[in-house]
Amino acid sequence: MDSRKVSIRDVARAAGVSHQTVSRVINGHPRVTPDTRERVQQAVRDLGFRPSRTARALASGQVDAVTVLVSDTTLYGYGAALQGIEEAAREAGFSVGICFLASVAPETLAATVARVGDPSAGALIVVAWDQVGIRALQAVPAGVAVVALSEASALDARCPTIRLDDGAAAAHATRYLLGLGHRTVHHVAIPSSSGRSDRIRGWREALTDAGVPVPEPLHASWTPRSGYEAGRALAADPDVTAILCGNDDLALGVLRALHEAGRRVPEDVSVVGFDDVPQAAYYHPALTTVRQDFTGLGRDSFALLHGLLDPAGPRREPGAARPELIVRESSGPPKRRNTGEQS
Amino acid sequence: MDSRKVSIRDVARAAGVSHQTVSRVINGHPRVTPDTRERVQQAVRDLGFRPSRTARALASGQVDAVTVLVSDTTLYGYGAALQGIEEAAREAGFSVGICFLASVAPETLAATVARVGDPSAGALIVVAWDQVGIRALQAVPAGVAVVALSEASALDARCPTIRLDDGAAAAHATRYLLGLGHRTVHHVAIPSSSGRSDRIRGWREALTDAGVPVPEPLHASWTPRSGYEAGRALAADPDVTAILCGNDDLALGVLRALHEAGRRVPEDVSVVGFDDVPQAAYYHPALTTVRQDFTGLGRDSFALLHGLLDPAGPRREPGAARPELIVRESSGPPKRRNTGEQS
DNA sequence: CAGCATCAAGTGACCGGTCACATGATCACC
DNA sequence: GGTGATCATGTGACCGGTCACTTGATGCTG
Repeated sequence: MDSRKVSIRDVARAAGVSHQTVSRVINGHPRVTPDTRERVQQAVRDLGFRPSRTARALASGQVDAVTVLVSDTTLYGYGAALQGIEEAAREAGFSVGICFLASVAPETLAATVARVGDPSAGALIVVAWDQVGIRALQAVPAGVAVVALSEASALDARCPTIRLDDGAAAAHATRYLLGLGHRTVHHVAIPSSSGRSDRIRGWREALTDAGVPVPEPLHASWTPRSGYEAGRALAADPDVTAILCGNDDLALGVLRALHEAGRRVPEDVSVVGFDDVPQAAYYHPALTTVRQDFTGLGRDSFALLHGLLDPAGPRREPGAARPELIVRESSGPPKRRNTGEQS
Repeated sequence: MDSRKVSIRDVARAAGVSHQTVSRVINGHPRVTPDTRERVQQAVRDLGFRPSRTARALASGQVDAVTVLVSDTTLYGYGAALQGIEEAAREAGFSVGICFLASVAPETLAATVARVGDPSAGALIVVAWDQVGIRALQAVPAGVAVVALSEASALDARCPTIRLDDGAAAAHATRYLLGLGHRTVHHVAIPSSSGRSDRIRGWREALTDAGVPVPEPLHASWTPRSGYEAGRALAADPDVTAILCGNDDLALGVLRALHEAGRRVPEDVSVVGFDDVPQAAYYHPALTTVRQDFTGLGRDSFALLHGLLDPAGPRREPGAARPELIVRESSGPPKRRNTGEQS
């Protein structure tokens, strides 16, 4: 009756075979007579047998589990990547663990990573798009299978890595703004894992390629609040007509700061975000932004890990979509200054 | 050298004691001579021994792990609850697994829940604030420790439950709007697990208590888009001057629909949201909303589970904060109609 | 029909811990 | 000084699977 306490040996007894034969049947081993297989399967059903993952893991030495180390999933990109990992992992029969790094005290980070990164707890995927993630990656004990999600510009990859190359996308967005007629583009940057993020690099390259002045980027965090603060500074400068923001939350804060300062978007200032959160189309004004396929990136990172763990398994080609500029209402050609048109 | 392959017996040999003594030391058992303890600890350090969670789980029959079943963490409330659970669980030395129900096909839901809800995989916390969650809860096999997070109005609780009672908060927000002078308050509702959500109930009670007409609630999903669609319907009705939304994403969509229809907020229509997402203060206009302590709810649910698993352990009082109305810019007294003031 | 390969199934050790119980030493007390 | 309680530690079984090897039975070949 009770589905627990039923072991492979109980099933064996019920089916009149050895425990090893039961093991063969539940693992789909080919060398079993159809008749025997059926008897065992019947016994499995009758007794409600469920193999113990724990015992299997102990005996075989592999766990079919992956733990994701991520700083904070309330940030859209991180949450979406986690979702992608989880989906792909579940399809492959893996269980997925999680550890939020943001709530780990810095001094206990190494110990925490060592605990969740125990080999008996399975493999690791570290989302290393920020400093905490990078530090966590460095704290991973040797001998553990690990895959990282990192910025393209991050240097020495100690482990297999899925890179998020949004430098090209930042450059594209910047050229788009310049193409609208803006003299230059300002940048409100998210923190970077490497100190020199791809988004900053792409933005800078596009500006220098176009031969326009490169303003100092404003370094913010990820929150709307820090975007708001950066936005106030930018709003005070009448030369600012185009702002590329490191993510959509920053853009939201910038939008608000501009509004409070009486600068209209997009008439006076164009704003472009990054990520395309589900809310972006409903901001006021609807946000032009660079869509990124975080879910696909998550799936790819799991596929990479899976290939590592089981080199004989099916290869999966990376399937993450390339970043894409979504033009909405918050960007447009600059109005010539000191011209009194109708709004 | 290699931190793997070092077992409790290797340590025992190195320290000149029995494997059982090593077990006692690593578990902090009191009946060990300080001298012996020190020798063992030294050997542990020298060999880089790390106990295998798998082996411990198999032998002891307990796992110190919890899996969270949740529909979709990109929704703020769910993500924050998960974060709360994870923090509390990590503090207690539990590992945290996750399963996103939104990406599970309905016909495989039962099988998926049975798999992640395997007793050998630890206990379960099910976020049952919606239909998928409720169905998952029903699919949990017997004999598994499980705690649910549910709406207060959800009936038969088959398992220990942390209830989110936002009926009172909805009533409070509704009374607040009536108090500003609105003739009634319209409601855009999120889907409910029970068909009759607490938020709807609280809203309706506040209206009937005040003796004002009760409009038909508009049933939306969770997305800004569905809020937008509901908002268009409401914007077309000049009698609508106050809208209570089931969450902040809906409110964002409503805000946009009102704006497009030329109805000003809060001058023509007041909008109140639910949840207080981090972005709410930066919406345009800044959103009046009901803050909810999802993180606290998550912590409480884990504490409940932990108490269940280990009745001898320290009791933890529920610590989630009560919902709280945060008044910002999107709500205010209604302007008398057909009066041409200056904006 | 001997000889060998192949197949279906079984046997017992083993993974790395915990558990129940056994053992010998120390100590208190009458 | 014998008796029993308490303490520190050791012994071997056990959790529920997998692994390597063995055992009969059957089939193919020359």
